[in-house]
Amino acid sequence: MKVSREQVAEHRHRILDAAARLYREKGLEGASVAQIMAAAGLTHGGFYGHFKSKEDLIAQALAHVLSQSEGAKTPGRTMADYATAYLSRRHRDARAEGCPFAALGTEAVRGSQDIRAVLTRSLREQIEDFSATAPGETPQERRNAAIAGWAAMVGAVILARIADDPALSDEILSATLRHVAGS
Amino acid sequence: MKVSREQVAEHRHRILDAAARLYREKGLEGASVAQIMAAAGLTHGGFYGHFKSKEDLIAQALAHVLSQSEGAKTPGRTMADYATAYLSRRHRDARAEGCPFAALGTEAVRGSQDIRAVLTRSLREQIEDFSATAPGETPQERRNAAIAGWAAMVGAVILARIADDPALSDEILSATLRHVAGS
DNA sequence: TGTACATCAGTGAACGCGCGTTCACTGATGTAC
DNA sequence: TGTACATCAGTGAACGCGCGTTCACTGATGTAC
Repeated sequence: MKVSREQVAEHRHRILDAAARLYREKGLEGASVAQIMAAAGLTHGGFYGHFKSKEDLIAQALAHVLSQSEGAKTPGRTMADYATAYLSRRHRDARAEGCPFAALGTEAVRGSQDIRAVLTRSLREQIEDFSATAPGETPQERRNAAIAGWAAMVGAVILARIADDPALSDEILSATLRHVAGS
Repeated sequence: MKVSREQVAEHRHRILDAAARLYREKGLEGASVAQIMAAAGLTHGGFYGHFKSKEDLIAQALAHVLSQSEGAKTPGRTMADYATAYLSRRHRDARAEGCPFAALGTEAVRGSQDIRAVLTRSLREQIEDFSATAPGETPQERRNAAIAGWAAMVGAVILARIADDPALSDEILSATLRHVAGS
């Protein structure tokens, strides 16, 4: 059953949304092609009309979600503002909608070259963006603060999600926020 | 073919070593029970004489490697000393022998309660250990600095491993080291 | 504008494969005497 | 100390299952006239 061009585009978009969500929720190996297609309201056979392989979908789904959050950038927003939202309980608890680095970072290391290239581009943009408002006397100092701040944010959310004690988990977020936003 | 008690203990030790290495190298889902048993010089059928399940092995392998590095603690070593070794190219490039948080952090979030409990205990010890030598005027400030510093170290190694540009990867390590060890 | 038909997006069965786990068997260990 | 045998750690075939991927088929779309 052929489908209109707009339908094709919408299906593709739905697959990318479902993939981005399920990968962050269940991991790159925990979410199957069939599960993702079902979540998009389709059957798994049609998958290869849209994507070359599962690895291809992963790279495109990551690019999809990263370009979305890039488009949602608020001008004038400082690194400290960003950290306040990033190091919140809400973000920690919303793995499926949150930062792909914090959700999939250690799995992405073993991913395809395409996957790492997509993430590296986003990493560069994030660092450059933070460098404008990070603390420091010189551009070099601000860039270093941007890098260390971003590393601390990603690390803190990962550690806060691992911690099985809610008090410790909250403390990891708040202590890191004080250091990143207050220094 | 029964085997002596010392052999049993040695086999168990070899399985834990192989598991700790292969999980860090290939991920919790990327390393199979059969691969681990083969790496330990055994056949896969004997696995369930040693462990209850794959999840059980993961928890014990993590406890194994974390207790080893805990035993190797050098008295008088500051958080800054630790950061110098942790944020080195050598550690970044030796995933299979390095920090389990940096190698498996985002996968461990979805792991069993046992896995998270093992990691939470190590997390607590690391924070308490760093709190003695982290910068800060009060114990509270030092503890916050220990938490933010540890988060930055873990995050930086993960990001440095994702980056497909060696210059950017090195910069992530050195910028984070300057902030953690120099502040 | 209306009709005829080639195109092709989506369907669902099927594939080979490796996974975690089970189990009947083997034969060296280590205990009982 | 030496022998007889119960124990049990390790072997390797087998299990059911879900995975990524392929493919013949279907039928609505959209083009040619």
